[in-house]
Amino acid sequence: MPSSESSGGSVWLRPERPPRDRQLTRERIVDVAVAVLDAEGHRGLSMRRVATELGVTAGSLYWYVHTKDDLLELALDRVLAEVRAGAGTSGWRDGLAALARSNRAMLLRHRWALSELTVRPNLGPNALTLAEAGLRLLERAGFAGPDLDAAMAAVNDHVVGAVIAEVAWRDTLARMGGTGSGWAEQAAEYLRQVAERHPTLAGRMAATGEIDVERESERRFAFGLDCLLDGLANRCAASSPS
Amino acid sequence: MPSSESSGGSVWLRPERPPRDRQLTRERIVDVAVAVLDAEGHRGLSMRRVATELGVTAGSLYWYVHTKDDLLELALDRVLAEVRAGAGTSGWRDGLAALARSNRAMLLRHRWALSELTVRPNLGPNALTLAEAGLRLLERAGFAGPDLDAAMAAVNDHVVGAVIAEVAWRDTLARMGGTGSGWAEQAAEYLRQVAERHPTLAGRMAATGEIDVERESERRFAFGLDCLLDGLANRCAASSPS
DNA sequence: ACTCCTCCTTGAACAGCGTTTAATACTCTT
DNA sequence: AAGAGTATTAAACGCTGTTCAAGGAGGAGT
Repeated sequence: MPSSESSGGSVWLRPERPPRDRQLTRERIVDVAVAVLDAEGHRGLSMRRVATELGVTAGSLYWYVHTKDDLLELALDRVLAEVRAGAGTSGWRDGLAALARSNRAMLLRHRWALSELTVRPNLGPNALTLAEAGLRLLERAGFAGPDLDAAMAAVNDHVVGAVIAEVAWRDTLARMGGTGSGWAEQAAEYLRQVAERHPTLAGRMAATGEIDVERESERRFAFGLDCLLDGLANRCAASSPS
Repeated sequence: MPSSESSGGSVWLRPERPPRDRQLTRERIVDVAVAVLDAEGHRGLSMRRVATELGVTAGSLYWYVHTKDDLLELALDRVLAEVRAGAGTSGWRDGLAALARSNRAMLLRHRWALSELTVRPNLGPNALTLAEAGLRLLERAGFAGPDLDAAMAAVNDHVVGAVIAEVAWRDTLARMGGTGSGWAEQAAEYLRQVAERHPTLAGRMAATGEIDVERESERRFAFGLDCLLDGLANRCAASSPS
C-alpha cells in the first residue's frame, strides 16, 4: 500500500518503510485469536480480524496455519493450559473435585471454548496432560480397567454438561434483557401458557426468578459433582475394598 | 400445481408457470433444514441450500423466519420432540434413566443438535415438556426445593456431556481414517511421545484401540448414569426417608 | 369487471467470509 | 553479485446471511 508513493526519485521521500513486524509467530497469532474470541465470542473471530489486529493481511496467516479450524484447535489447547491439574496432596476425591472445578472455571472464562469442544476432538498436549492427571487420581482411588475410563469420562461429562447449561442460562437472561420493552407482553403470555401446561416446571421457574445465576450454578455444579463422587466412591470401594 | 396451465389463451405458450409451491410453511422449511442438517452436518446448512431444496429463492425464507438463528432454534425444538418423556410405570429411577437414554439417543441421531444446544438457550415447547417430565419424576423420588433443580440439572448434564465426548471421539476416528497414508508416520511419532510422557494415559489408549466405540460409549454412559443415580438415591433417602 | 390491498416471491445487491495464488520484497547463503 | 528461500501482499474466487425495491397473484369491495 505504501509502495505506491515510493517508486521514484529521492530515497528519503520513500522513508520509513513500513515498520512491519517481520516476526509473525504461531504463538502471536493464537494470542490474538484467543483475545478476539474472549472479547467478541465465537462469531467475532475471522481471519481478517486476526490479521488486521496484527497489522497484516489475511493471507499471511496461512503461512503459519493451515486453516481456520487449525487456529481454533490451537486456541482451544491454549486455554486448556489454564486448567490446574493440581496434584493435591489430599485424597483422590478432593483432587478430582479440584480438577473438575478448575476445568469448569476455565470453561466459564472462555465460553467459546465450549462450542469448540463440542465440534472438535481435542488431542492437544494440554488436553492429554489433564487426562493423565485425572486418570492418576482415579487409579489412586482404586479404579482400574474399563471402569477407570468410564469414571474419568463421567467426571468430565459432568463438568462439560454443567457449563453448557450455565452458559445457556446466562445467554437467555442476557438476550431477554437486551430486547425492547414491547417484548415483555409476548413473554408474559408465553409464560402464562407454560405455567398452565407445566405446573411443576412453573413452580420451579417462579422460585428461580429471583436467584443469582452465578451462585445457583455453582451450587448445582457442586451438588451434581458430590452425587457423582458418592457414586464413584461406592463403586471403587466395592470393586477393590482395600 | 397444474392450475397454472388453465388460465386462458394458448396454453403451451404461457406454459409451465413455475410450479411453485405456493404454500411455503415454517413447518416445511424446518423439515428441510433438519434433513439437510442430518445429512450434511452443521456446516452444510445455508439459507440458499434450504431454499433451493424447496424450489425457492433464499430471500423467501425470511418471510417465515427472522434469521438463520431462528431457523436453527426451530430445528432444535423439532428434534427435541423425538425424545420420549415416557411416563414409565416403574419407579422414578427407571423412569429417569429411560428419559436420559431417550435424550441421548436423539442427540446421537442428530449430532448437530449438540452444537446448537451449546450456543443457544432452548425454551421451545418441547424442551419445556421434557423438563416438566423430568421434574415430576424427581418429585416422586422425594426431591423438592433447590435440590430438585440441581438433581434435574445433574442428569441432563451427564447426558449432554457424555454425548459430546462420544461425538468428539467418533469424529476423531473418522478424521484419522480420512487422511492419506503419509500421515501415519507423524501420528506414530506423536503417540510415542505421548506414551512417554503420560504412562497411565498410554496404557488406557492401548486398551481402547481395539474397542468398538458404540458399545464402549454406551457402557460409559450407563456407568456414569448409575453412579449419578446412586448418589441421587442417597440424597433423597437422606432428606426425605419416607 | 375493475380496482385495490395484502400476501408472497423474486432478483439483485451488499458486505463479509475462508481460502488460493501470482507476484514481490526482504534476508541469508553461496 | 547471484540465487535460494522465507515471509508478505494484493487480488481474486465462490460462498455466506441479510436486505430491499419491484412485481405477480388472489381475494374483497364496489
